[in-house]
Amino acid sequence: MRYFSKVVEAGSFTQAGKAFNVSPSSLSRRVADLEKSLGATLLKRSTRIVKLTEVGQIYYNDVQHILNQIEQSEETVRSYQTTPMGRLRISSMVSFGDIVLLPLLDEFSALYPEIVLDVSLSDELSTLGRDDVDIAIRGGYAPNERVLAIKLMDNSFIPVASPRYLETHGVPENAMALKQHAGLYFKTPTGPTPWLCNKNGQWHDVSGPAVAISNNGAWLAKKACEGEGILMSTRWALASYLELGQLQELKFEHEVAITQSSTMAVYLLYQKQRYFVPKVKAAVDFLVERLQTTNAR
Amino acid sequence: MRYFSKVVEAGSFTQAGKAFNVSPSSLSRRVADLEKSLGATLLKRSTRIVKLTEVGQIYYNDVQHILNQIEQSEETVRSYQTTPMGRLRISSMVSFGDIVLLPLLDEFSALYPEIVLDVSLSDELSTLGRDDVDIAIRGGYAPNERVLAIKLMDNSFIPVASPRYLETHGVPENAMALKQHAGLYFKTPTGPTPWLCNKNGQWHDVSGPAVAISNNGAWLAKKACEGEGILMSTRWALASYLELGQLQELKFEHEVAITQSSTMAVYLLYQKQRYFVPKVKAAVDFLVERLQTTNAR
DNA sequence: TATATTGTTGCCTTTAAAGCAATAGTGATT
DNA sequence: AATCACTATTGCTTTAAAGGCAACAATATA
Repeated sequence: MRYFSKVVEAGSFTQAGKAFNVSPSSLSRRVADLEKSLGATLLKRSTRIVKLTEVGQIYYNDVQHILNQIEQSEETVRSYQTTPMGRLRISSMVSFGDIVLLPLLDEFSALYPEIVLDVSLSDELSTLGRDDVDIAIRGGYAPNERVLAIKLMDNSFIPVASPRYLETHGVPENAMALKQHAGLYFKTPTGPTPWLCNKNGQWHDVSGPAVAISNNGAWLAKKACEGEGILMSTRWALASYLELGQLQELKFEHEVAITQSSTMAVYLLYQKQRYFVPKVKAAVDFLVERLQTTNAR
Repeated sequence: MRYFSKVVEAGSFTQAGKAFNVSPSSLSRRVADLEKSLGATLLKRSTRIVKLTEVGQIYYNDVQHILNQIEQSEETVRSYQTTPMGRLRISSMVSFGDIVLLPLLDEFSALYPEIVLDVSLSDELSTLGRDDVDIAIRGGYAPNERVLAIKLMDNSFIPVASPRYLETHGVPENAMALKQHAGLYFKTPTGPTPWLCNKNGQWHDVSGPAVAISNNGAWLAKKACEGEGILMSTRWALASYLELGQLQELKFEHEVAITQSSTMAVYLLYQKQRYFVPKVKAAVDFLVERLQTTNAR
């Protein structure tokens, strides 16, 4: 079809041949083949002039359009490979999504209007691993050959309480004293998180009596603000309350945590090879820049 | 492109290979070549499943369209200056199809016995725009470079009622009085059609209380004949009832309509280039002659 | 865990496309 | 009117692309 089209435009097999760096004989044969397969004569040839027949004219118009479409389609695919666009599927922990991610993504959308965001908030980690997500944000990472994990920020839990609570019930002198205090417990997919204390290499459960247990951080934080008990949650989840003074951090001589493994962190996960897809690269770079520099290391 | 398309549809290189009587290895190579030339991965392969990537999906849609165009173009050339024959796909609005088109097509079939009619009646316009139809009949048209629209007949709605109804409830003196009358409402895909009246450039809703609402014109007409209320429908849909005197038109000083846009008409649509295909030309010419001369301008 | 199916890859064969030289036809020039 | 210059075509050869086969690796199902 390209050959035919060029022959028509050049009005000559020889000229068209030059455009393709192909011998006229080959062009002649290809066009003849095309005519044979269509069962119609497209070109009226004389040794001196080549012009379209009636059907040829009709066919030429069609071909013109078709070639255009093909080129346009190829262009679309190519630009797709270079310009960040398309659907970007992000999966994140619920609390992190609500507090940190979603506000950031508004800015991201403004930067890359051609990217359609598809955000799933879930604390289940099953969503990754399959190919149904481009980027995942999780606390801790499943070590996998093909998956790259970037530490975004610290994810260790800190104990907090409202000034009112501390006034009423007293500030716990040390970690062990937590046992005597009302507890607001955060529940992960693996169950509620106890209060643990590392004292001289030994771990002790210092959980106090439970007032409430939930996987909804905001609700627990509200309860903590209202002085219902002591809460352990992540620094980033509590940041706004700490700033306003609604809650204050409790500091102890001995480390307090909710798990014995010390490397608690929020990780950004994506498939190594997918980093070359523009939309993924754009998102990874954006998130790393905004989250890693400001809050973490 | 054909290979790629088939692989997508079959969801398997092996299956697609069978369709072409070609080994899977060859298909695999061709598709790989295509991907290389586009510089993009079109298919996500695992030994067990083959599915489109995001770019792949976009490209597949384009390819689909392109292959269609090529096929149509070949058909145009091959059938050039032959007798009208083959499958002719017509899409029409339901009511128009029932009342006007289908009766006419019997005659058409007698004229061109070698044409196999494939008629789809639907009020959705989604069927158009695609290349899966040779001729479409719609009320109104989307202006398009390649699509030609011929006005077949007027499509404005007129109010009618049975003599008995008018006897019992009185003939409405003016358009405003319609509000007091029982209404039989025709429902289009965009919703029920209210009664509107243009009075000194102002549009007023003069809909009366609804007795029945339906997208089935015949059923509403029957109800109207039985004196259940006033019906607004197109002149061509009501023609037989008006002739028999079962229904009579209500005329008012001020224009009554079902939409504020005045250019209501039935259009015959077809792709400009396809007029060269004998079967299409035959049908367009036939329909225009039979419909445009008798009822319209 | 074993099995069957599928996509890919290396190697070879087949088929299509390209190149070359010769031929025949045609419009312009003399 | 005859010649000339140029062009499309055709037979033959070369080259490149596509296809087939067997072996292999991967994966979902039993």
